Amino acid sequence: MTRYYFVMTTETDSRLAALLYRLVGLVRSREQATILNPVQWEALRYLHWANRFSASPKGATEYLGSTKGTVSQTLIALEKKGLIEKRQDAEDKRKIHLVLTPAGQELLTQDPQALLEEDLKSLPEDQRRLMEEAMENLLRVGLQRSGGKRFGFCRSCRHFREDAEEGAPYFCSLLGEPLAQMDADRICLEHDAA
Amino acid sequence: MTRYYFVMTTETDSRLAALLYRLVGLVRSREQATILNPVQWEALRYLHWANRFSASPKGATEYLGSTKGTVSQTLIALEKKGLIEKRQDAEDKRKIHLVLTPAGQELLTQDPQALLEEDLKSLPEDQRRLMEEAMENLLRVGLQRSGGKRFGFCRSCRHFREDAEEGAPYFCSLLGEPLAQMDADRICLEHDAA
DNA sequence: CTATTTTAGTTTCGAGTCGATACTTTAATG
DNA sequence: CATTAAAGTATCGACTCGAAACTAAAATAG
Repeated sequence: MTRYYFVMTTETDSRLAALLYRLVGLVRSREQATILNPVQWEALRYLHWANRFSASPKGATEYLGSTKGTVSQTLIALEKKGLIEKRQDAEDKRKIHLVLTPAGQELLTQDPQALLEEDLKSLPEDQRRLMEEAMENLLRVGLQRSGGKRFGFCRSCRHFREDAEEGAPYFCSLLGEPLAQMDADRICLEHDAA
Repeated sequence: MTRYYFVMTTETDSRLAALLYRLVGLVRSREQATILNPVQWEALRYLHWANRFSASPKGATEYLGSTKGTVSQTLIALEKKGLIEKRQDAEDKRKIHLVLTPAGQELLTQDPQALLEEDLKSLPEDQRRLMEEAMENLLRVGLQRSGGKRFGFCRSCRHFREDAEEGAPYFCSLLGEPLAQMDADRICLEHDAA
């Protein structure tokens, strides 16, 4: 199947929104050509980036901005493909921990989004900074409008403590749990900007 | 349903691709909350922008980067909703012309993408120019990689002629057809950059 | 001028998304 | 201890998606 894409010419007034749309659409179509669809890719990426309090159906649901029923199905699909595993929480039996299998980890090395990431990295440093800043602001505004909430890295949370317990380098004052190095540099559901 | 979104912090290395993804995802989720899904919105937008040689199932298929079977279904859905109409071409009976109904035109005034467009317009002029340029280049690179083709406005095509026939202001030297003012400022399937 | 091929579009298939709703199990709260 | 909340699953109907088979009409080739 040949794919065609529309690129607006600069001679008309700004069609930047459409341009963004098509750029993402390009990645999505690349994703569609793999064994995962775009939503499944997003879920797999999230699970990779989420810390142990967040790699759950609930966390994925909130991240994906979808409903728990839909996400439950997506996770079943990923499980059937042998990319993730479900483990019941020992303390709270309602909770499920989602972990990537070696196959899941392996698949992420062929993430179609990485190609866009590469292209973006080829932009001049100052240009990229500018865009990043603009994008963050736009996302902030957009999120406010739709009542969304920001996720963030554990390390930048106001509940993040450096006071080391024996064995663990960090500590979460909200959940009262010790934090491994790994958790600190990953996305947390409970993130509250410092 | 509450929606949550993840915003990467600038303290890590550039996650610009993810940022773009989430920004577009925000619009998509707004679209999902309407009577049309994201693909149907894209199709409706295309039909609005396409000139009379391009507002067809074939044109939509190429624009959407999908397969004709899928697009056929999407168009049936739009037709059932009373937003578009199908008209058989008088000369070539294989061809179908797709036209927006008044209801379709009306719905476009509530396009969720317009909100992003508005936000983008609030950016400083030079910043927007920069981004537009960067996005176009990225799209060009991406399209080359996936063997895609660029669409464009009729007016900027190398087959566009100003020599007026009686009645029509412009002319297409490829199709040998007179062009109305309306056609000239719309997207053409056959577009070939001058 | 007819036979073959190409083009435009539809139909059908199975897997999966999507929101909505109903449901189960387990934990928290009154 | 009863009620309520939370985490997940199951199921519904409309729809997307690629693939493949199909129809009808136009273009092309011998």
